[in-house]
Amino acid sequence: MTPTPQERRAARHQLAAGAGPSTARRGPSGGRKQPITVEAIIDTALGIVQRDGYEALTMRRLATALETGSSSLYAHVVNKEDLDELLIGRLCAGIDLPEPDPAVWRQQIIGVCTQLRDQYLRYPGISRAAFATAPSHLDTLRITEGMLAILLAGGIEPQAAAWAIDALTLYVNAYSLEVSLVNRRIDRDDDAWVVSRDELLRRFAALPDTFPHTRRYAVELTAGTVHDRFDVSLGMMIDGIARHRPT
Amino acid sequence: MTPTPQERRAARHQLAAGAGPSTARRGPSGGRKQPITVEAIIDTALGIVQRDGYEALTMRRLATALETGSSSLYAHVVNKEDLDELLIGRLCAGIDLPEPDPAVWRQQIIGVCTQLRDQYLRYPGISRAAFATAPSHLDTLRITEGMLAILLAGGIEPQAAAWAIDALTLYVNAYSLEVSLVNRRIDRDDDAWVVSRDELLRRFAALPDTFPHTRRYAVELTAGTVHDRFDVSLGMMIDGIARHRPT
DNA sequence: AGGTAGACACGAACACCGTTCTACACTCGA
DNA sequence: TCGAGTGTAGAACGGTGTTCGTGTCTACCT
Repeated sequence: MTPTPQERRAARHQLAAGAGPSTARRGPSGGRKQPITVEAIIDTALGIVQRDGYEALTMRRLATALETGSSSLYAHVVNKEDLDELLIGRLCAGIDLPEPDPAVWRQQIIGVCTQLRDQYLRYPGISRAAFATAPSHLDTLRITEGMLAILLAGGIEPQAAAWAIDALTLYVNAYSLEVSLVNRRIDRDDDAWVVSRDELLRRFAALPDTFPHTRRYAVELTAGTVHDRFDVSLGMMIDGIARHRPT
Repeated sequence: MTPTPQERRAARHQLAAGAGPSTARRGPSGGRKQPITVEAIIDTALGIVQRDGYEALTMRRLATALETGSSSLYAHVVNKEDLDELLIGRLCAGIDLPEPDPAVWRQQIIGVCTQLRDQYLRYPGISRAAFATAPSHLDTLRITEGMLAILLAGGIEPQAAAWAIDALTLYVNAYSLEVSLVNRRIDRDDDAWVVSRDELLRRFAALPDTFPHTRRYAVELTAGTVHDRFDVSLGMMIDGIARHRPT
């Protein structure tokens, strides 16, 4: 009995009694050499997102790329939200989780966050889907498990570690989304809004007297490369986490 | 000469030579007592978002609520993205910025972030629009200015303060978006996915052996009320920021 | 071999979306 | 009064996610 998309989704969230192993595929393949499968859908969808961004991923666009009709996709995925979840699951599966080492726990946690960031940035805008992923999804729980192991190895207390994972994950999602949106604006050649550092400095200098600090510290407020922001902010967060380590 | 929506937008980003003061309104009002204005559009849009969430805000829905046609909105706003920006601007304008006091800078920065969070949560899902707001928008720059003043008063160095504002703002946006999405799922009566703490504990307990830490610390991972997460995470971040204060 | 149930793919249709375009009506100043 | 500028309206454009009914294929059983 082939599991339906709904059953597969339930299994990902451990709701499953019922989603037995996939049996061999049955049913017509629409005349193409390779029939449509969930894996093909995910691969193709990620290709579209990588090239044209998350907003360009529509069921019709995906179906066209697979040389089928959009309604055929619903034999394999529950709906678009389910597709989002499958995509995020795939990205999470690509994260390498290190063997925790107390001597370098900071580097290790930064490494996992950086990998996650890079996965999201490779697929511009996709981190929007990560916000909506439920906490019971096994692939994202694997990341939670890996981060927890690192933090515990680093001597962080379990409760502090739990909060830390929450905050770090939200930060990575947010950062990735913002960078993707900025890059999308740049791609659109929307000159009025692409604000280079020089231009931003000029605008900050031109602010009225109600903005004394912003004018004075415009250089600091606009400093650094994009990934400086990430590195420093993550470091700050981890400093705050480390503060609660027992000595 | 009445400024066009494009001109008004440019003025918000200090791009404006050109957007002179609004002259008196001219043109027909479609037979209604109150003609359509940008303020009315913003008020009505926020009402829709407050009641039905950000996703429910469509140009057609908004036009219907204003008893007009959707194309009429484009006399007042550039496009939907412009509307988003106007809405975020309105929410930012509602934030009270305290007079900075070195003795209580922590409480003050937490207070601003909490207000911002509460504004976003009052309008479920709207923080998604905040991610897309360009850094030159005067209303959001006012918040930056206020936060900067507080951090400087608290002895944080300018560069560290700048990074801190960036990270805190991203965190608040992300937190608000996630909470909104969870609440939306609850409202949809999507029982399979609304995962109470008890249910999540059950699922964590049922995880396979590859999740030893998650199983062991399921209680910690699921602890606290929603706003505990916010408070603790913010505290952690501020601890990390404070670490760079000169003694 | 024939029949049947289940699985997969298809196209039309539904109910919506953001936006542009053209036409018309109103307002105000000369 | 006239004309330019402004605001509103409806149709249409090009799109979105999804459902529904139908047809075809596949594997299994008799």
